[in-house]
Amino acid sequence: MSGATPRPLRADAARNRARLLDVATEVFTTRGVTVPTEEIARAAGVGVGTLFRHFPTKEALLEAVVVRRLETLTADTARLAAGHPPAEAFRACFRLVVERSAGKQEFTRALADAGVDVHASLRESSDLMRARLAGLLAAAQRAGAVRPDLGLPELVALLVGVGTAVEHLADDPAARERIFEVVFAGLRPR
Amino acid sequence: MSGATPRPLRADAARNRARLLDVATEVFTTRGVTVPTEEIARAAGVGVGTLFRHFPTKEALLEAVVVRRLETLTADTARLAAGHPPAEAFRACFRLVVERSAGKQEFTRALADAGVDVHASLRESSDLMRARLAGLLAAAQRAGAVRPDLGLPELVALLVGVGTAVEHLADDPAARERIFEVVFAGLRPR
DNA sequence: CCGGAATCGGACCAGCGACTCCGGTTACCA
DNA sequence: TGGTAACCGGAGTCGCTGGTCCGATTCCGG
Repeated sequence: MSGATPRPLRADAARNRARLLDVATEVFTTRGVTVPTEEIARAAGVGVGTLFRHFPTKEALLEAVVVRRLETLTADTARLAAGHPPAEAFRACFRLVVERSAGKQEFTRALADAGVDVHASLRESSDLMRARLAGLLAAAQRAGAVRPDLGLPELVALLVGVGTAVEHLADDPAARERIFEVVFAGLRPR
Repeated sequence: MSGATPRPLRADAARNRARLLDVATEVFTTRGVTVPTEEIARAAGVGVGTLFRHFPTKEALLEAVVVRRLETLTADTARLAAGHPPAEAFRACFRLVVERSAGKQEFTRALADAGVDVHASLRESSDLMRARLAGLLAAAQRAGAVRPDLGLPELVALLVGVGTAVEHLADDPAARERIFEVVFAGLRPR
């Protein structure tokens, strides 16, 4: 591992890179990963050449977007969990993850389809997030708030599943709330 | 609405059409909807010309596959529901739908992306299925097996969500079972 | 203020996948 | 059994998208 970037990146280059990441995040999440690369470049106010210099391939761009979102989510989860009793922390983080993961499945799926080894390029961020979730789950179980036979894989699957369920009820907050109620009720020890 | 096909379709044509539908169902569900059309034709043992004569566009093929799967599912649901008490019928059908809907979201999403008005081409089959589900839900609620404040949209969203959740646990039947337990427990009236 | 190197940007290239076309073949009907 | 209309098949067309290249431009140290 060579350390940080050997060269601190020129001012305009850094600006463009950041802008590209922002725009890509926005466009990919709202319109899907199939949107042409050129459109992202245009939306960011740069040429495709610039885009491809910063991210040598479209998958690299996707990957960068996913990693950043994951890191933000991990940090926010930690912040949210701190200073709450285990049961509350668990539920609050569950909600946060679900809300943030809108459209994320499509990302990882696209990455996997492209032959990128997701477990290699995202392992670091992903493992950190999973560790956080494992901690939250264990604490909630110790506190008697969640049935003890539930493992981390099931929790992750539930998060993903509830995410897509909620996506289908985007315009009905009351219905979304009922989904959460059902799942939280089902998660309590019997 | 003109009635049935004005001409009964030649023997080989009918055979090819059926074979195409079967192969397309298989390939699309196992390898995704992005698989080239030509490959489906080859797998079915026909040329692309034949494929495109039967289904004038790739979306038409997708649509036909989805409609057929939906119709089968609806029929099987009805059969399964008959002769069971409401609570059991509800759960059994829930499981059935979840199991069968593996990879179906991708279909409808692809259709929607292609600009096809899903609510126009699939309305008939879709409405029938929704009606069945509504009946099952209402019966289960009357029997006191499901919390009464749950609507059909929430049920559909849950079905889709549990479907994707279960997909992530494809190789761990015990974990899948736990997901079902959680959701069923959460669905009971408090 | 200036030189030079890094960056920008869009015209260009290549591969792929959906769809068409038409000569050869095959199934139905009298 | 023969005629004909429908069907088969795959080579070719067209548009689109990811990715490259190089002249023009812009930033930064001295």
